[in-house]
Order: sequence, then C-alpha cells, then structure tokens
Amino acid sequence: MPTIKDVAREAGVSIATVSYVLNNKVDAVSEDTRQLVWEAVHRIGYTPNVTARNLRSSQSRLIGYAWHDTPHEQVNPVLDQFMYSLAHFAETAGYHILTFTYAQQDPVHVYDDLMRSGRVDAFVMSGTVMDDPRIQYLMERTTPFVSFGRSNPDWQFDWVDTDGTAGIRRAMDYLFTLGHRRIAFAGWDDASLAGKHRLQGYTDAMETTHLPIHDGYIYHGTQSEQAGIDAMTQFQSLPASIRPTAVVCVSDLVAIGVKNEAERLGLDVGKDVSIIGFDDAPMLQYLRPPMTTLRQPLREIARTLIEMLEAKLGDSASGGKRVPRTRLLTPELIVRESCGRPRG
Amino acid sequence: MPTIKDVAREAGVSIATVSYVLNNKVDAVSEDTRQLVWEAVHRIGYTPNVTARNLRSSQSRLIGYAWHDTPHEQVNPVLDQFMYSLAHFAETAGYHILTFTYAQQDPVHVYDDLMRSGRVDAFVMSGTVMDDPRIQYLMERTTPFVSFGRSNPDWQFDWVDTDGTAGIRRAMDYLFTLGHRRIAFAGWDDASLAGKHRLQGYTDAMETTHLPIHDGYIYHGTQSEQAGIDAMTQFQSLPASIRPTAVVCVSDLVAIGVKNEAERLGLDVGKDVSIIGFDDAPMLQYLRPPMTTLRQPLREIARTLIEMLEAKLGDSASGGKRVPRTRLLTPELIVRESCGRPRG
DNA sequence: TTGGCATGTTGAAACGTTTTACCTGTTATA
DNA sequence: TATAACAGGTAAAACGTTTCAACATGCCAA
Repeated sequence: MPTIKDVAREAGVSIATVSYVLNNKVDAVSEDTRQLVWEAVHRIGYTPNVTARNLRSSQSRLIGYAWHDTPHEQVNPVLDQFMYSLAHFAETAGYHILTFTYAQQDPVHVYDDLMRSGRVDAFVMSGTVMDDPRIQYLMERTTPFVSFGRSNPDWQFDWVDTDGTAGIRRAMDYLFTLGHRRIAFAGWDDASLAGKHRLQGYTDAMETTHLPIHDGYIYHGTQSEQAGIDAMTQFQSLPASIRPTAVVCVSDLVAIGVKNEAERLGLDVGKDVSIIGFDDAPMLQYLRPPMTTLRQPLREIARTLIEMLEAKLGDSASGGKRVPRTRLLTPELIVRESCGRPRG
Repeated sequence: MPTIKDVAREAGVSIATVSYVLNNKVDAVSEDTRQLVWEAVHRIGYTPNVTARNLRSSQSRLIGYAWHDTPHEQVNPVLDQFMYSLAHFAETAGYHILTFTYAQQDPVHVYDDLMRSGRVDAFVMSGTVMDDPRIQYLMERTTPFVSFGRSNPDWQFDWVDTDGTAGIRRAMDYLFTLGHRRIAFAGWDDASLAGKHRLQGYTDAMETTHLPIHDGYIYHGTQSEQAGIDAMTQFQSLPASIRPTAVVCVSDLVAIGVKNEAERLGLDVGKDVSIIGFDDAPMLQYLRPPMTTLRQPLREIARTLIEMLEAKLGDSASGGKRVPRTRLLTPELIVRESCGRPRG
C-alpha cells in the first residue's frame, strides 16, 4: 500500500504539503503544487490510512451500537430500517457504525471498555428502560451518546423518541371518525415507559371526547400474542351494552393476538370489531384483513440521532457545553382494512 | 486517558516491559515485575489504545458488512439473528462488525475504499447473486472475505450457504409421510440461485419417489405475496384429478400469498391444502393456522463464517495459501399446523 | 537600506503502541 | 578461570498521519 511518503516523493514535495492538499487546507499551498500532488495521488493510487489519521487526531470516527438479542418468538419491528438509516446518515457525517453485543458481561462494562480503548467515539442507545443503568453510567462519565428512547424524565441527555401518546391519539381520532365510541386498549404493564405513553394517548383521547373508560376497557399484559388473546377474552366478557367495538393495541404482536382470538370467537375483523396495532411490523400488511397500524418514522429518527451526535461531538471538540436536545416524532397511521364503521 | 507511559512510570519499569506484560509474553518478564505492572495498571485504570495498537500492527480488527436496504413490502427474514450472531462470534475472535451502505455509489468502489484505507481487515458478504461483481472484484484483489451465499460455481472462494435443496427435500419427505402425492412448488424465476437450489430439492424428491410433476405444478414468480396468490390460482385451475394437495414454497412471503388465496377460495389450510414456507420469518408462527416452514441455521452460519475468516486472516498473516472452504448447512423443518393428511 | 508582512514550503514532533536489537548480570560449562 | 548461555530488562525505531514552528523568498512601505 502506498503511503503519503510515496506521494510526496512522486510529486517532489514534502509530506506536509501532501497532507495539506489532501485535507483541503486551501491557503497553505499554491495551485500548481496542488495539481502536482493530485496527479501523483492518482498515478500511484493512494488512499490515506484511516488508522494513522485516527491515531493522530485521537478519534475513531466510529459510533457504537449494541445489538439486542431478540428472542425468536418476539418480532423486532424496528431493527431493519432503523439500522440501515443509522448507517446511512452516519456515513454522510463521516462516521461508521460499529456493532457489538454484551457477551454475557455487564453491559455497562462493555460500553466503558469500548470507550476507554478508543474503539468508538460515541454511542447510539436503543431499547432503553426506565432508569436505564447504561444511560446513568454514560452520563456520569460524560461519554458522548444519544438515545433512541427515553429513560428517566429527570435525567438530562439527548434523546429522540416516537411520540406514542400522539400516535395512539391519532389512532383514536381515526376510530372516532369511523363512529366508534366504545374503544378498549390492550397495553403492556406499567413498568414499560413506552407502554405508559401509549396508554396515555388512549386515556387522553377518551377523556377529551368525554367518553367513559369502563372497567375492563384497559388490559395490561406482556409483549406477546397471548396477551392479545387474553385482552380480547377480557373485552368480550363485558356486557353487550358496553362491549368494545374497537381495540387499540400497544404493539402489532398484541394486535395479532387480539385478531386471532376475535376470529376464533367468530367475529369478523374490520366489521364486528376494529383493531389497530403499533409498529407496522413486516408481514402485517399480508394478514387478512391487512392490519391498520402506526408506523414509527425510523428514518427520521435515525437522521435526528446522527444530527444530535454530530453537534455533540463538534461541541465537545471545541470545548463547549450544550443544553441537551430532545425530540418527539409522531408515528404515521397506516390505514388498512382491519377497521371499519361499528355495527348498527 | 492514561497511556502505557503512565503505567511504566507508575510501576517503575520501561514501557517495553509493560507491553510485554499486557500481551502475555510470558518468558520476557519475571513474576515480580509482572505483579508490579498489573498493580499499576489497575491503580491508574489503564486501557490500551486500540488505534495505536492497530497502527503498529497494521490491522483494524474490523470486519465490514454491507446493509441491504430491504424494501418495506418485503420481509427480510434473515437479518436480525444473523447479525447478532455474526457480531457475537466476531467478538469472541477479537473482532467487531463495521456496517456500511452503498450510498448511491458503485458497491465495488465502496468495498475497495474501505479496504484500501485500512478501515476493515475483511468482509462478510451476503445477498450474493449469480456472477456477483462484488465477489469477482474481491477475488481479483485477493481481499479477505467470506460469503453467506454462493455466486458462480466456477469461482473459488470461501462460502457458507443454506442447503436449499436438502431443505426442500426434507419438507417433501414430511409431506410424503403425511400421505401427499400431488405436490406443487411455488418458486422464483430462474435467475435466482437460491431459487434454483430450492426447486432442485422439489424435482429431486418427486423424481426419487417416482411421482409425476404435472404441467402447472411448478410456478415461477417474484419474491412477493402476489406471486403466491398467482401460484395458487394456477394450481387450483388444474383438473381435480391432479390438483395438488400440498404446496411447497420458495419463501414465507410466497407461502403467505398461497395461504391467503387458498382461504379466499374457501379452502381450509392444513386440511384441504397443506402449505410449507421457507425461512421462518417472525410472525409466521402467529398465523392461523401457524405456518410450517424451514428455518435457516443462522447462528451456525454466522459461526462458520467467522471461523473461516479467522483461518483466512491467520493464514494470510503467515503467508500461507489455503484451499477455499465451502459449507452447506441444512435448514430445520419447523412443523406447525399448516400441513395435514390429504383429504380422502 | 531596512524591516515587516504575506505566501509557500518544509523538517520534525507527536499520537500510543509493538518489537527489534542490545545491554547487564548471573549461572552453568569447559 | 574464561566464556558461553541465559534470564530479565531497556532504548529506540517504526507504524502513517497531522500540524506546529521555522524558514525561505519576494514585495511593499518606511
């Protein structure tokens, strides 16, 4: 592999000059010399060595992202497009994404090690939980990071998140427009932050519209098909007069459970009962009827995360302190055929 | 950040000695000194700088993997578990996965650049096609890489692949056991290598069992739900006497199309017609009835790829030439309820 | 004439490691 | 006793960049 020395020899200038040309230090070298150097570069096919460059500037131009080991029975709705977009925007900012796992170690130790060894310059977090110890740790060490997902409202850090509340409200509005008044919610248990926000959207919408939230309208469960089945069982056991005509779900997986149970009970989804999911998992469009759902703006989220990180890394280089930025992005309602006007 | 110099000063030895201790050069330093150094390391909290280490040894300990931008209407069945496993096994071998995209450039140029700049030491390829230009290029440049997927039978390179032929044969055997004799195949068009292998499994099985492959038993289409629908339409238009009692599909997405069309026609999947997919995409288990399918041994594939890469990088360091290794792994039949005994 | 300034250019230090070659005792061998 | 072998240790070169400080040169103002 040719080095900058070879270019210098070939062009008959010093390596300093070559470096200046390569880095577009425009007023440090004359036009003639610039030409000379570029010609030499192309002639011998030189590409600067990233490692040397990084050592000199004590950075890595790498952003760390931890893989989560999604169990097979759970659908990870997010990964694909999010990761692609993240890599894409990182590249336009001159970075690459380095992926890693926790490999049976304490996650915090893995982050620490990656940072201390200079492997990465920053992290993108996801799958955050309430009081996430990883975030707490990164904040203490003032490690540069941005998070896809919130953690603790009192902590000051950069995050982007899907506005679950607004998303569910949007879904509720849609159901109202169709004429639904008796709407139930199949949610997660209280420990989940995202679950809480989505539930909030439901209660907001019902209260704003002055509709009663009857006992049994809210189901709390896990992220599983079974939770959806149980939710539907609960909703159907309500007296006919208040039995829900529509079910809004905290996730697609739960929605599928609701749908499967509804059909087992002989209900016609989209006619007898309307169902809305959350995430727009692949496959959802191929169900019969295709499932209406809320799609997270993953591309936009990735873009915002990288923008924040760029700003952050730029600032910390120039020694400045910034006020943490946060951003909520509203998911898009994908209307399919699992919703219709209520019977009667 | 403390450096090796700080450790040396703290321990009262030279940096060379510290380096030897850190790298377990066991017969270069006495037990006492070793103690001294480790204590100093822990006292000041030293972690070796990866970039410096890499520059010195002219490697990056990074393996490149290109993201494919899967369109939203297609399910990417593979990514999640494969990427996790790849990252996992790479780490046990002392590497990390660096992900990148093609960013509207010629893919070949992106690979070239990443390699020439020393960003990565090697690549893991996937989504390979017949006569893949990326593979051709990497072979010419003798860039270290391994491939998940075959390309051109005449090219000599390291690859691992799912044995589609054996997989489909396995599915066919299962259907034979259930009593099916009239079996159709919903496949891709001939340009697809994987599609060809899977079709081969079908024809092999039919011929070995001396069963006729009637005209219209084989459908060629794209990777889409619509292809499945069209396939089923074709199969149902056959005379009742030879109408298939089971359909084996080249992918889960096609299988879903077949299932949806079958149900639209009033058929009871698992009773009137049996269906088998390929890939075990998430969600498939939540269909009603849950879909029988073939699951690729992604973890095993990832492990094998990394093993091959390790061997390759080890060898090229020691100057040796190796004969290319290849490996076919048989997918596992996941039996669910979309298959049953044929009617009558 | 001298000094000062702008413009180009360069030598060399620095980034943090690994590794080669060499040094200094001590012990074993002839 | 001389010397070879060895164990334990170190100084310094090297990896390929960036950038600082210094140095020429020419030009203009004082």
